[in-house]
Amino acid sequence: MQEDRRLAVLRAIVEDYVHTEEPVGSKALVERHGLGVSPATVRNDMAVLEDEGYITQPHTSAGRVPTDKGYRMFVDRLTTVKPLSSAEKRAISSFLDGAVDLDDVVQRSVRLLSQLTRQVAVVQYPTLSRSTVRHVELVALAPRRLLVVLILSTGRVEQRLVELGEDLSDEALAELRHLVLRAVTGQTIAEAMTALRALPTPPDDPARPAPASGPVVEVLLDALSDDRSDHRIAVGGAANLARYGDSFDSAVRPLLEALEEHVVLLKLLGEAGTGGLVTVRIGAEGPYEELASTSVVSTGYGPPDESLATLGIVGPTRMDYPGTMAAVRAVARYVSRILDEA
Amino acid sequence: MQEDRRLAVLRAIVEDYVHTEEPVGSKALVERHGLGVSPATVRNDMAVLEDEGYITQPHTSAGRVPTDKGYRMFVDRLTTVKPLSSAEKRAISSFLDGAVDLDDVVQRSVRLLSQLTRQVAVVQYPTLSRSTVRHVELVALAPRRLLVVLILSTGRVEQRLVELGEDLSDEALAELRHLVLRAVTGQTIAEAMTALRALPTPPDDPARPAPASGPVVEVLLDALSDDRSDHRIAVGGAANLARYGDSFDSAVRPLLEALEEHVVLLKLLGEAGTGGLVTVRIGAEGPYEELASTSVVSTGYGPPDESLATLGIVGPTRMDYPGTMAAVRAVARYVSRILDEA
DNA sequence: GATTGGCACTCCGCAGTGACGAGTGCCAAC
DNA sequence: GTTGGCACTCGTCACTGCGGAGTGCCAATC
Repeated sequence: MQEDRRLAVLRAIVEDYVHTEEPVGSKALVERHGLGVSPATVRNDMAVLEDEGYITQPHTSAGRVPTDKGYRMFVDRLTTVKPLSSAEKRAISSFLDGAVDLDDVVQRSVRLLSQLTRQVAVVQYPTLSRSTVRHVELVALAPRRLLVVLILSTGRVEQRLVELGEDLSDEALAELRHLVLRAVTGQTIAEAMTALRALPTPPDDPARPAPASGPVVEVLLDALSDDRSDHRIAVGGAANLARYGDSFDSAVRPLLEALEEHVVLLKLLGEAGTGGLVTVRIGAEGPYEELASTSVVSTGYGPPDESLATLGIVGPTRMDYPGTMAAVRAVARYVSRILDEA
Repeated sequence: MQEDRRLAVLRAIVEDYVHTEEPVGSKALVERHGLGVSPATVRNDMAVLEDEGYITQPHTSAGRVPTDKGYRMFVDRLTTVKPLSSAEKRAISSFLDGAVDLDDVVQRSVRLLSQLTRQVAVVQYPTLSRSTVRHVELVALAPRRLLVVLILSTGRVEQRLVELGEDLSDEALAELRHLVLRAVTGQTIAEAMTALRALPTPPDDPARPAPASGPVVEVLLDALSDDRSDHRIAVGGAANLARYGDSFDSAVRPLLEALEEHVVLLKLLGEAGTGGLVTVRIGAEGPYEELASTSVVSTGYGPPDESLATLGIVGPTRMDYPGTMAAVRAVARYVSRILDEA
């Protein structure tokens, strides 16, 4: 059936182009892939594919190049995620198993992912929202200066400095610590926040308004609000940008800029696809037109049914999607497992 | 005196070349700088300068370009650090004053530095060696799992997970905490480490060997040893690499790779020049030959007489040294002041 | 002795040219 | 629906010639 062959041609074009980085012509196509037809037939198919918008020619009488739509079709219907080699699997687990804490897990993941895919890797730190408050510590650095340390069930530690308006005695500090601890330990982020809001200077005991509770609560709320922590991101493999070869200014420059703007990166990564689902966003499908020639392959990670955060890679639209998707999915799985164990 | 004029010519060449990015010829030189002599005279001077190795021609009958040696002379003898504009000063202080903790200070510094110099900025986190132990906290996450949090006077917080071989009662935990705290609080890193080494299972009371003290001490020692913390580094402004224009492969690729290898970066930054001293390492003077076309401008920062750590920028040898040196020095000063206040 | 103007020379950069080849579209034949 | 043939398009590459920026050198001048 001709429809099938046309899709086979599309697939062959994508694979060849990703590999050679050059527009692919009808003759080369029949030679390198075992489609049992003549170049002329392929040409006819290509004409149709071009009409339908899956491929395009950089200029008349050059070979064909996939369009975003073509890649999309390829990803959606023409490829299956190819399993990683066992060597790769071994590399992943040995690489990640050595991690000592959450920070380390994230750092290693980013490195691993960038090496596996040879692209720029991005890993979002696990979001706080699902985690609970493990502990709060108040440390007096000076009479009027307090270090507030917040420890979460994910292992994340947030620290803030608080300047007080007045001196704080050891007893008052102990009391305050007790007060806060009782309010938040074991609670989820959301619960802890409402508990904290209900706290300050309880009116039923105005004789002993816990001094300094105001600023401390303030700072804890700030630390709990996902403002900053949700936005934490690790980036790695920027050296892979050097392989972009041509199209430097148009592609690499905006990407380099994006890599420093973590907010932009977060938006790029997009919503975490839950479960084993890998999201692929191709070229202009993304939110930034300066990044029209880059694709994002991402997925969520975390415990089986929910996803704590997102990880993925950013690369040129012309990339090895099956391999990349496999790597992203595999790393997400391993990271999830490790987080689950810890 | 002719010697003076020759140096003026060298200075003019450097300034012009940095500005135009093109080899500079004798005619353009006398026009743009007010040296009151003819092009022919300048040519004679240039011939001498070339003989002495300060400048070179990319090819016969092209203009001249400074050599590393030429830049070195320029930096050492031909330029004075130009003071920042008051607008820049204001920008610096307002930018850094908003910092909430040490991490934030470092992040902001890196950003600020890269924006001021339009180069890649590198800031080393303050080293631990000079700081003292403010607090240690042991948090039981589970019967056999302990979170060890180490808080230093610089505001740095290190956290480690410890797996225990046996269950730990609340009392034992309290005792262990007390033991450790008494040994390390207020001590410098070095003192704390020796104190810890003297601790485990005190033989004078074998009836109650503090359980789990071994692993905890282990982990504290590990956290205290500067292995990891000394190597922490923040990098920013990689987008400025996009401005390198030509010489992409030769210059940007190795630099991109270096930026991910923090150990390499640390070696690049080199020893912290104490006080107000800014170190400039030009091209091949550095330790890596792949980076022969990049220069490093760095300085130490920290309390007045010692330097906690190093910060600086990495850029092409063809850079605005006076401006860059001024920016690096200014940022180091402000950061030092802020750290001193905190 | 240092400086200057003049001059021949070198060599890069650029635009124009033409041959080549890869690739296409179309058409007639199968 | 497929195939071979053929004319056509257009980018790439090597080559060429030219203009210009810049140099080195030399003789003249201050």
